[in-house]
Amino acid sequence: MLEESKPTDRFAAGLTSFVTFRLARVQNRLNVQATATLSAHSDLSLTEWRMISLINASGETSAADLSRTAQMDKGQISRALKSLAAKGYIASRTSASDQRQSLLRLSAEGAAVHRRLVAIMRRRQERLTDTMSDAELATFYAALEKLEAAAMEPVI
Amino acid sequence: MLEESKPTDRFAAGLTSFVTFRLARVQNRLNVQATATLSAHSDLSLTEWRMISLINASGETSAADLSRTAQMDKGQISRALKSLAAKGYIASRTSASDQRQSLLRLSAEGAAVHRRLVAIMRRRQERLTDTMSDAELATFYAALEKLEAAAMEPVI
DNA sequence: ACAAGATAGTTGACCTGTCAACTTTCTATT
DNA sequence: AATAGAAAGTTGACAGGTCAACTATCTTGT
Repeated sequence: MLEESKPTDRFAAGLTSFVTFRLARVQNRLNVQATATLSAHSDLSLTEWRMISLINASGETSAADLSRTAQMDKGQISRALKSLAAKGYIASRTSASDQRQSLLRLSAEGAAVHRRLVAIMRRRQERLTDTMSDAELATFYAALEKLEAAAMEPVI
Repeated sequence: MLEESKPTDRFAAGLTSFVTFRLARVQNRLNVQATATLSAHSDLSLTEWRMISLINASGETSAADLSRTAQMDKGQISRALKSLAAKGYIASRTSASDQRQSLLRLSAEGAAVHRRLVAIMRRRQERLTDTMSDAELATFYAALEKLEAAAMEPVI
């Protein structure tokens, strides 16, 4: 478990200049918070929740699509989907046009879990962003976009 | 290994509204890039590199401080430091004022590795941010700050 | 001065993420 | 049509992260 950070982060300034440090730090904190929230209200792990959200958003999709969209390892996704199927939250059928891929959708239970959780997670989301103005948020998203694009390029 | 993302991220829009999704995605990409860069130029893992950077920035510090500053698990840090000590990159002495804590600093070799890598990592950093204006970057940092503060609060 | 609790750091057990190999199916090229 | 290469998904092996327990030391309150 992470410990609370004290106001005296003496050398936080030293890494301020490194975006990636900052991001990783925030990310760690957000994960702790999200995981705690999820396990308090469901039997889902963070990746499972993400998969459910993505499947819900797309209607019907494939594991490879999830991998690209979430930028997550396909092995990891394969296992998360297996677990979700075991819990009865998703159903799948083989694509007619491509025998390799199976199309995933939420089951009735999956949709119910999503409905229940999305309210909580949206509230969390609002808490996270309600100190930011719309303009600020827009800039933030734009910056993330740029960062991501740059992160795709290998460093020489 | 993550796969390249195609321009057709059909339902990326569906998760656009979730900051944490976006962050996780960018974060994953950045980690892949950073890890590749590090292993191409050194024998350091990402956490080891972070520890070295933080120790370098602080002069002399303790494991607990590193844990708070980086918001990382103290077990993880303990192991990373052990590995760095084995590689000869850090040295430590027991604090005079507190027998529990040991104060860490870079060895000559550690400092050399840091010097060598920091140039490369700074270049990467510039690449990541050079499409952003100063104002944009400032807003981005401010937003991260706010996010982090909000992430410390438990969700009810 | 002393007990109760907090903090530093380590470790074992466990869980999750990562990588690579593999099968199956599809696509493109000839 | 045959074949080479790419893509979907699964799996095993491993690395890395996480959690909780533990010892040792320090701090606080009485």
